[in-house]
Amino acid sequence: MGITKTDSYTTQTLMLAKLFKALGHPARLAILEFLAQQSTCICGDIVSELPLSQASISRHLAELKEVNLIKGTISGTSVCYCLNEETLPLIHQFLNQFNSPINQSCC
Amino acid sequence: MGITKTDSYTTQTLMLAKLFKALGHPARLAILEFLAQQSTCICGDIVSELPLSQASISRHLAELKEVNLIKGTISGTSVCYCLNEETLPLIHQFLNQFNSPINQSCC
DNA sequence: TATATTAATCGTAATATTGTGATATATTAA
DNA sequence: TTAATATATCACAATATTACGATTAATATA
Repeated sequence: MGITKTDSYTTQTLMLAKLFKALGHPARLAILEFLAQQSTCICGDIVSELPLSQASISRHLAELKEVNLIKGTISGTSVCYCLNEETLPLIHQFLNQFNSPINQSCC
Repeated sequence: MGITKTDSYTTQTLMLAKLFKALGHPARLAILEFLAQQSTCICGDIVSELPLSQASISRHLAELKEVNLIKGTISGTSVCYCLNEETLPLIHQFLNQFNSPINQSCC
């Protein structure tokens, strides 16, 4: 149905799924990697880095902002984007539960 | 269009995007968390853990298998599932590029 | 004020994803 | 062989996502 039964999952699981979903598109990963490479914010011009239209980039940026992976600050007619350092650690936290040695003895 | 322009990204980026996409659904996260909690493989019966039909669970398991997040071994009429420990480190690797202190001075 | 510049939003079309019942397939047990 | 059990796959409907041209909104500049 393209619809997800959200009722039956914990808030934590739903939040993480949203975060991973936002990371689950190459354009958005490319945007993040580009931002990580820069030493400062990027005021606009992410459009010229990727083979997508301005409208498409804007939508991808909005999705990244919605899950707090990036921050955007208005500066004149343009917007400065940079990584939100607070969000990626949530993924580390999630991954930690899989580090238990228990899971080695399997199959 | 629901279609993604895959031509313009690196193999690495496309692979990671697929991996994150597979993680971007609460049911699939719940399956992984369930597998992580067990000390051994789960032979079937993941269906009874989640509020989804057998057909839906089977599809989710197939998606997790396709990106090597889990392994499935046939055992009689059922299938034993367990985590594939080799895949999650790829995410750690991806996250490392965001740990540079450069990005602290921003916005 | 008029015009350019930048980014967000709208409308639309194409494709993808999700979920399920029904069915198919494979293995085990009687 | 036949029936039972477990899982995968099919077919379908509903919803979501992606992409883009066109438009809008906001600010800066001449």
